[in-house]
Amino acid sequence: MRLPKKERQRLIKKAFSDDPFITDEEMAKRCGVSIQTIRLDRMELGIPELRERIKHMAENNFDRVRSLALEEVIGEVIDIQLDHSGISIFEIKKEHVFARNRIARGHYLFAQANSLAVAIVDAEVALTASAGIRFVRPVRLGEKCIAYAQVFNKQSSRLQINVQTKVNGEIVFQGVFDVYRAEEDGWVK
Amino acid sequence: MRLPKKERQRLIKKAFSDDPFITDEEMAKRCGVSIQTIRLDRMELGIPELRERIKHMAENNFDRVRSLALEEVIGEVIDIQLDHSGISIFEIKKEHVFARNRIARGHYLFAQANSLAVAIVDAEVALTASAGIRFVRPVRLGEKCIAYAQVFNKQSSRLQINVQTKVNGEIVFQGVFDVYRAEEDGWVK
DNA sequence: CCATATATTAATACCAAGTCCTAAAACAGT
DNA sequence: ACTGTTTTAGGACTTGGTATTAATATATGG
Repeated sequence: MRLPKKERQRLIKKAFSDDPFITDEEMAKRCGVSIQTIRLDRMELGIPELRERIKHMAENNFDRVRSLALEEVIGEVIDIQLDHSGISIFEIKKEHVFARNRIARGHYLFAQANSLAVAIVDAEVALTASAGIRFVRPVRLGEKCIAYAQVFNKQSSRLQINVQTKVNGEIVFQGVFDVYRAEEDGWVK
Repeated sequence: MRLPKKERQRLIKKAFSDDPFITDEEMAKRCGVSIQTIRLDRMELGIPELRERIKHMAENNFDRVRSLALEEVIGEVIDIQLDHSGISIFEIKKEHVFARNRIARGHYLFAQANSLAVAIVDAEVALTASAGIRFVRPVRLGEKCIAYAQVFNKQSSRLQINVQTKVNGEIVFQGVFDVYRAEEDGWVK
């Protein structure tokens, strides 16, 4: 027994967690111990076999990639009256917060509001020209943000949209977006 | 022969590409054809076996997750003078543009500027209170955005930062961010 | 020092989801 | 009817395991 069981298991746990692609055989060599010992350790530590580990990774990221690819809009738009108003919901997940204090990064709230504002505009393509925004209070991990957008000034190709985002009825973000309809492939109309 | 070979292979290709977790057996059932036929098709189409598909997915995303986790900041900060100024670079990739016209979504430009503004502040945690921004001209797929941030008003816990983003020297985005230093776990200082 | 744990290794049977190879059917076109 | 493509079928072998049983080390308490 080179190193005590506990020590070895700590090592194994770490090794598998920062490289899940190691086979038991390889791990056995690394620890200078038989394959069976590694298997036993995995059992005790509740670490699944190679294929399962890989599969889980792939599955997790598959969803991630999916939702990212689908994410033409950040937040789920649940209601739209074109050129008039709209509502979207966005839940703050781990990937949206500062690891430090679990407060949402501002740009996600902005992205939700911006996406909604752009979605409301009845045009092939809409772009934001400018915006004024306020982060009223920090939003925390797990909170559900509901953004309400309302057009309050409508010209032929330019819309002004007010967006308020609330968590449990409490305003957390407020912004005014100046959005314009754009041509198929380019610049201002 | 239910459907012609070509047709079936088209189907198989699509099926595997939008759900890589299907076994040959399952696919065989779906196509009403034997397992061997599916294997032959896979050979011809150059589609690897289930485990390899899954492994590749996991491997690809392994790196991606890593770099994403590191992405505390959107865009690469290349220079920082705390409480004074900073520069970051951000290249517009496929995932940042509207599929339609390859113009960058506004919130990525915002995110770059916001991240930079927050990074400049010399504090455990900094949060954005408000911002006024202008998207001066649309930014296209492949363009390199260089954001220059400059603090122009500094109070004890509140900083005003001007951010200008340029592509080839041309201004594409401009914003003023009002950022404050926050306590470890929470609300305003 | 011996008995009893605990830890480690070995050995075997079995599984999933394949590969690789050979060979027999099925069917189509001419 | 003959040839060529397509489809099936079957068996041997591979990886990276699980599950189980049994033997052997090593340690620990009395």
